[in-house]
Amino acid sequence: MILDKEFYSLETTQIAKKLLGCYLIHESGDGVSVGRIVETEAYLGTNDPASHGFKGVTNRTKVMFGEPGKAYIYFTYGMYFCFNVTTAPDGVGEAVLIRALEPIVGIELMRKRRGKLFVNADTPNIMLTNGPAKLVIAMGITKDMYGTDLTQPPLYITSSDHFDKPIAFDTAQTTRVGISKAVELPLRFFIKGNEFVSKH
DNA sequence: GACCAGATTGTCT
DNA sequence: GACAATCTGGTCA
Repeated sequence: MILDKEFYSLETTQIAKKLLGCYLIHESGDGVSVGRIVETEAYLGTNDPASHGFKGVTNRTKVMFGEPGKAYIYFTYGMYFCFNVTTAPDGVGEAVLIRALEPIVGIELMRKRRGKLFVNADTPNIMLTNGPAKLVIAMGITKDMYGTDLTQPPLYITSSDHFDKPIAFDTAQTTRVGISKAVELPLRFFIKGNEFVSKH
């Protein structure tokens, strides 16, 4: 089942938590790729200076302030993109960063997209999607998808029972990674013990 | 294994 | 003009 408007209207930290175990699916011209979400971070509107939405609407963050359930893709460090799901109603700028996936379908396609490093067959699949910029490349997500509706193909997220019975797991909650402000807020969620989580 | 520098450019002040 | 929700490849041990 594709996650719908109702799901994305939950509170942002709840969405971050509930996205664990769900599937991110991209049906591209190259083929279908699917990853199970194993790590997320919530970015809030107010009281969270680490969030891009904290300072209000800009050209870059405007999609965060629109309808929930859209793709917020941003460019960073001069060469990478990260993928977020927008949350919160119109006028409130919040989102959930997808930090890591477990590759499920289209692994060869993902290896091809990741390029040079994976030409070597010895490079393990564990490095394919265990970080926010890595999964964007592996899934074939591009900046053109900024603002895309995530409740329908080609890019969408399904519930954890979409393919089979949901896997059982414990959720861990820690502080977020790679930020310099509001470092103490415990808004990072991941599947405890999952080897595709970015940092242990 | 731990630590560190370099890459490279959009965005905001 | 400073900085960034990162990754990779190097050095040193």
